[in-house]
Amino acid sequence: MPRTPEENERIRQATIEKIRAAAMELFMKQGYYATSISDIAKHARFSKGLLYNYYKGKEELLSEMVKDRIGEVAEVMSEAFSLETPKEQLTSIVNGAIDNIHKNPEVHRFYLHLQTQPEADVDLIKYSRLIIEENARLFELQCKIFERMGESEPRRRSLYFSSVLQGIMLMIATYPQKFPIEELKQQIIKEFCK
Amino acid sequence: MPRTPEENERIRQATIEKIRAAAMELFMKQGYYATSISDIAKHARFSKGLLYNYYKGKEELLSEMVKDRIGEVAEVMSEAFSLETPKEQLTSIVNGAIDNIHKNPEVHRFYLHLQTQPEADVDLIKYSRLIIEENARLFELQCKIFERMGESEPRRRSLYFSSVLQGIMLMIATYPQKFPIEELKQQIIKEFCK
Amino acid sequence: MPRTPEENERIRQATIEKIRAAAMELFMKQGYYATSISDIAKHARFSKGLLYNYYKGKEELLSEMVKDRIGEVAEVMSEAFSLETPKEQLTSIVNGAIDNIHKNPEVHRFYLHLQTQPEADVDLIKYSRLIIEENARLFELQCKIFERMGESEPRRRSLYFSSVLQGIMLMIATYPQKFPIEELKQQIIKEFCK
Amino acid sequence: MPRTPEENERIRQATIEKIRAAAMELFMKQGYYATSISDIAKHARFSKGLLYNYYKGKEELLSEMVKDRIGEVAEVMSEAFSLETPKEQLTSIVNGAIDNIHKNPEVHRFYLHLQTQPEADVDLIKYSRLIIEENARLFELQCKIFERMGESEPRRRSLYFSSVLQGIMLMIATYPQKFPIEELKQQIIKEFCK
DNA sequence: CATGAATGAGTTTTCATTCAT
DNA sequence: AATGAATGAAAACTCATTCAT
Repeated sequence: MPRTPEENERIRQATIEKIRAAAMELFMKQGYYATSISDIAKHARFSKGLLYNYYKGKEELLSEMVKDRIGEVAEVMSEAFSLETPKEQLTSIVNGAIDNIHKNPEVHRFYLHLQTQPEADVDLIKYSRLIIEENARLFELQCKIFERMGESEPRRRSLYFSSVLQGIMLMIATYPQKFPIEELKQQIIKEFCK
Repeated sequence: MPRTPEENERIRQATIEKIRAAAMELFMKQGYYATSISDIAKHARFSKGLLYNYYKGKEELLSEMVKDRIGEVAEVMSEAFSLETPKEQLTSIVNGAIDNIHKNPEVHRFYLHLQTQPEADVDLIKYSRLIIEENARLFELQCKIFERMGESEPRRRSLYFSSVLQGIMLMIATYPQKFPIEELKQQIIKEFCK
Repeated sequence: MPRTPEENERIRQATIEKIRAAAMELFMKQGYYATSISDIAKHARFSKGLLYNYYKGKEELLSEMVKDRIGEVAEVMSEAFSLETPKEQLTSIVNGAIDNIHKNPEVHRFYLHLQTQPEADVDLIKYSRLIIEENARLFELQCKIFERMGESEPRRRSLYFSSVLQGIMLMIATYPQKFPIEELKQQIIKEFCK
Repeated sequence: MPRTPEENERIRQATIEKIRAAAMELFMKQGYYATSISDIAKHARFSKGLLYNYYKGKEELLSEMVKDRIGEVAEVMSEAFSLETPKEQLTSIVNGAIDNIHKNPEVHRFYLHLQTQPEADVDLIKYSRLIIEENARLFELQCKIFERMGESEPRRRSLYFSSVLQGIMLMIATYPQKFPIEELKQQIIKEFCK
């Protein structure tokens, strides 16, 4: 007696999830190129062939990861935008970004790695571009916050703000040492919300 | 008539240099994994076999690049340290760093890419570590500048300074748009040299 | 209420037929190797597993096709043999063969393809052999017709007749152009029934 | 000391020839699909990788074979056309074709197999088409012979001639039995050169 | 009886490295 | 010192077949 379609769908989803989780874990741990399909299959204890029932190949796995990531980042931003004052919004962005990095530095590191992909790597540059474009989109939104704060040059201010935030995120994600997280957050918030 | 030993050595050095230049160019353009030994050999018009007379393999080429890079960065720092006042020193660091990025964003991008290498890529992580360690060493020197400036918390100030500088460098190296380079430099210098 | 055994048997037969029809269609369209079990299952809208309830595997599907084909060809011959005079018999063979090709050239093309299978394709050569042996058997019968016609060398005449007929069938099945079917039939009949 | 370019070229040509010969032998013996790159490499005692130094892949090997074949067939025709009278020309075609088949029936069998490739096998149909188109081209030339012989319907006569010849070739290439080669040749020649 | 998720052996292909010349 | 033909291990991917449900 065959499984019901619902049962099958449940199994499919569970498998997809298992594959994706294994791929994400290994891509983040070892990088895209250093991770083989065999590695992923072995790590999640399924056969190589099964992966191809659900994904066109290795690259599609990365593509899915990037799409998800873009969703997550947008989420953080839209949460911030649901708040009232520009000050609250900036505070939320800073806290959201830095807390995330602090909890999972290797995730941010991975996407930074992807974002800095050389321009001529034809396979991967599209994902770098996706991330960069999404960041550019979010930057435009961020400018609005500085407008509402009455900055005389909101784009410039927003750019400097992004640089500072990205810089701190880079440091946390890259250097193994402890960072005075809370103080850094306070400092940025103080500087840009005066 | 056989060549003199000096002549021979000169030829050797020229060949080594040619190989290294080709490798650097392609690693930067396409990335380490996406560049094959064949690509390098074809690009510099020598035989694949020759490469192995001078380098142990693909990885040693990267290793040499990283060593060189570390030297270059140290150079910028020691130039800064040859100046008198801490203010001049900081100004020199900011100008040196940002002008470099501005001139060759893809170089910085490449080393950022390397620096964000996932931890478990056994082949490449050592180079990421080398870069990070060198940066940490330079950071210690930088702290001295802030001490001399009479900062109450020189390490913290130095950390924030590094973050801002790294953030701007990341943005310039990653985003295709034009940045107001001079103004950003002025802004950092003003903020950290008051 | 369980189905009656007869009902069950009817359903079984219908399923077997559906599978075979789908396999035949795809084998003829794409060839044996270029057709996957998945293709067949998708095309006939049943599950891959079901196929294995009725057939041992992909090869048995081909085997069934070939058996059927041999039956069909024998049918044409025995129809011819039910006629009175050798002249009528030959005419019937020519008309039957050429009309068949003309109606479904791709069917003949497929079996020609199978018949010309290289000798050392261990999977498929047996089907090539089956077809060839059947043709040889029919050839023997055909010789009788030429004996009855009073040919001095009936085997030789029969061989030449077969060659001409096979040649025309090959041309019709292989070349896309229009052929003067009726005239060709007349010509053969005239030539061999004088 | 490196090999001279001439020496290298010699080695390359020898290797290419070795690969091609092995591929041809196995394609003919086992068929294209049933022959793997591994088979070819093992059979000619070189490494799998080497094949890719000289050919883009399996399909290019087939493509080369087909090109060569087309050249060979054209050769037979142009030899015939170098003769004086249409009668000599036809005789030459018949003798050339049948002697070739007789010497290497499996070669003709292989190309017949390719020529009868199902239309929807996207990988191989192009080679089938190449052969068919070449045959059509040669057919046009052949019509000229029948024109010169003063046939009232030269195309029709040429078509019938081709059918008979193709039929005999098919029989010889497909059936294991002995054929009265010389007599068949005489018979065709007599029939079409009266 | 029927399903389709899962398997794994087999395929094509790539590429860092070796080595005879 | 220099060449590039050759290797072979490892990669991505395919698909006939099995089996739990």
